[in-house]
Amino acid sequence: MLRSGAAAPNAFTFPFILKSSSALSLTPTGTQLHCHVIKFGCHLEPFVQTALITMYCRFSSLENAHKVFDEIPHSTRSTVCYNALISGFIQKSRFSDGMLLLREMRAREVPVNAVTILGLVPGCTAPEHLDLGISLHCLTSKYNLITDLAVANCILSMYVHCGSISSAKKLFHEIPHKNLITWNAIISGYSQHGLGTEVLDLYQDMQSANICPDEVTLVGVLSSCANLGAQRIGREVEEIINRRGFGLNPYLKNSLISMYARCGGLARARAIFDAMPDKNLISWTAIIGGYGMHGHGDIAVELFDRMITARIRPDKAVFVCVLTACSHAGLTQKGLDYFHSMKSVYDLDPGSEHYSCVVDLLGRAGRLAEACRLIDSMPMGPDGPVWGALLGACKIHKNVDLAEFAFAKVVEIEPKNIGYYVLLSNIYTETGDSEGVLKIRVMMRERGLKKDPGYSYVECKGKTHLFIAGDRNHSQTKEIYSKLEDLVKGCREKEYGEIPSNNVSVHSERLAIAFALLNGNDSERDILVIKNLRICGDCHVFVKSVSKLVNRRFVVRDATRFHHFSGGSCSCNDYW
DNA sequence: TTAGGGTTAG
Repeated sequence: MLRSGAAAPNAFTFPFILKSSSALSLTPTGTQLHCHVIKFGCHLEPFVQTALITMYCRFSSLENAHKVFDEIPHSTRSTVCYNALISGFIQKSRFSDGMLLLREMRAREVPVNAVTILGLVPGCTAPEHLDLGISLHCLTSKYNLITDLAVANCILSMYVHCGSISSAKKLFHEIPHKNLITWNAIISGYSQHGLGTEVLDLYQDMQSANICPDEVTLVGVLSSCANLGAQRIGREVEEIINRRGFGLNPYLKNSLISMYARCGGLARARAIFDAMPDKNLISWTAIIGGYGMHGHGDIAVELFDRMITARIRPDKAVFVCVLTACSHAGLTQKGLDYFHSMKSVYDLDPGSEHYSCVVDLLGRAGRLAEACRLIDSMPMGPDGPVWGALLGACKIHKNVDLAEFAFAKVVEIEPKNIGYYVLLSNIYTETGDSEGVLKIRVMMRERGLKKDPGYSYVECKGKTHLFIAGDRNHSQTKEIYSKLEDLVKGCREKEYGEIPSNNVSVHSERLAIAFALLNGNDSERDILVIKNLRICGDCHVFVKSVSKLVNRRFVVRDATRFHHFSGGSCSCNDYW
């Protein structure tokens, strides 16, 4: 870089050389350069000092960066050199050091600018940083920096990372001229927090505002389609991906696999997965999770073993998928072996989510005593889902005493989770204990717990049609109810078992199914109905019979399970 | 001619 005989570098050339050196990660050259800087007498030049700080920060040599900074007299420490060191600290996760520098800046009345904020705000990445994030937001308002779109976008993302979606939403609506990054930040944020319907609305709004979606936008949209079971919109997104030439983007390919897998389009998910030359851990997790949640535990396990053979190192998340798959496929010993291999082979400490999978695994196999011993051995102590898994196992094996014990534990941790009250109440119903059922009902009333209104929805021509029990608001109400009558009549004529009639308050899943049969729906093969509460026993019988009558497959996804109905039989899988 | 905003699975 610096040859003898060449023209001597000066204060203008050094920043450029230092920047190139840090971009190329040439640490020894960087230190040598610092010596040259001193030799050529440029070390007192502000541009050079700042470039040196940046270079050392990029080399993770924060102490050297700080040393250069300390050598700058207080009177000449500019906003820019503060910003360089602050960004270095934040990028190396030293948030409190960055905040100390901000405090010093303000105490010494060094002006704070947009870049100062852009350096600091990304340090607020978790809920515990929210207060500091809010104080930085206040600071931007004070200095009128929020009008800088980069600053506003950065603070918007901070709210998303800290889980404060309401603040993110408020800020988003306050930004007058939003750009692609603004839209992506809110779409990704909503999608990560499970606000699928809002994401699809925003996706429309964005296009109405003439902002063209890019790969990042589509990743968020696909993830929401996966959550909503909106396969038709997902397919439209796939067409856009191909048209725009985004087909090679690995994020998008993984999102497509996950979307198809979770919407029941396993064949398409598998085709994309198989054609992917560069499968990563995320791709494997998406496909394994898809097979597991749709009742193909055996394929999920086979794929997991293939993943290991392909030398992909598993993480905690893929273990959740494979353990769940084992428990559904009844592969108890295989699941236990995987669980033990987490620590012994991969040095991964099982989290409470893995313990709840294994409690479920043992519980389904009827090994309730072992499940209890495992709970006792948990280093982090059992949480709600662990006791919930035990409670679920007690339901399968009709163990009322243990169920009451698990219930007492779980409501201590999650007193407002209605699902557990319903579960115990169902155990009492199944064991003919009407007093028990009454006891739960009283308990719920005393605690002010009300069952959510159960609703179901089905996707048709890209639109989601939502039904509540006894719904008469739909424009096709007359046809839907008439279709339902025909279905019940048809099932009775064929004597498909005890078909409960449609009474005044017709269950929402029945309405959704009748609607889908009238209008068609957007799934590839199956009719997918999503219900926010558990599908009830009566509807189970109904859907089973209708699937035989009309020779169609139905998938009903409720709060915890996928129910696959086909030709008068049903299989169920808890998905998480 | 020194400082800088958004990304996938569970």
